[in-house]
Amino acid sequence: MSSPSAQAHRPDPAPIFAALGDGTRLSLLAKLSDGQARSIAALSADTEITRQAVTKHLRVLEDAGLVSSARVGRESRFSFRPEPIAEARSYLDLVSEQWDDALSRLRAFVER
Amino acid sequence: MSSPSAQAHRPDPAPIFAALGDGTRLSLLAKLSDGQARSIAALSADTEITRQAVTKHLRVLEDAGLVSSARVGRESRFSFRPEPIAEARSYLDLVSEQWDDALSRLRAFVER
DNA sequence: GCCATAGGCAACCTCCTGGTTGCTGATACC
DNA sequence: GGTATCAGCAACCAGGAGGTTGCCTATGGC
Repeated sequence: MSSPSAQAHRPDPAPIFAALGDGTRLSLLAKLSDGQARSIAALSADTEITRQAVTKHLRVLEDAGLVSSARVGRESRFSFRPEPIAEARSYLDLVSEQWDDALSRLRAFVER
Repeated sequence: MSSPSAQAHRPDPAPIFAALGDGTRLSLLAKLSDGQARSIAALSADTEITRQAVTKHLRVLEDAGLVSSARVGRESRFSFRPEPIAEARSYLDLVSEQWDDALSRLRAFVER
């Protein structure tokens, strides 16, 4: 296409982390990470908060790409999407790597 | 022994993700992950925002354990702390793992 | 056709967040 | 000792996040 970059290789990871930065959303993700798609009602069943609040959290997760939704009959089925998790992981790897390299250089400098 | 924390080794990862969920904080971390401790003034030098704003972000990072600060003379030197990164990574691994297991089970079920 | 259930929409509320400005105290420098 | 630099503190502000309630639409089951 006419898109300038050969590939949008590293989309800003901050929104993914932000989406993960809430306990309620983490537990929603934990439920969904078993591969089973679930309706909003099902996901709200054993929580303290209202269905509306759960819906909002699901929208946040969806905006971050962590879940996808599909309407099935009168239900909205949400399912887990692993890609952003991998992306977040690879960002953390990047940081750790930079840190490890810095340590190695420091050690090399001190020890020689 | 009968202490409720038979495994205190998994403190809620949400605050860590929350701290990572901001572009400004990510770039502060990126700078610090080279192992060099830096003063607030140094870290504010090439940003758009004020020193005060940077200070607030640093406090957030510190609360999440991602950086530590030490007063040296009139400076507050901040340095990177890798532990929470590892923690966040291991949480992501947990989720991915659960997902992979679910996929395997599904595949086994379909293919037999 | 009726009723129960699933869910979307909108308004509203409270508290937190990210940011600013202004001021003050402490340390370094010459 | 005077001045410039580093940083902490407090007040303030706008907007967003998380949550609620009320109401309305659509679908499914009988």
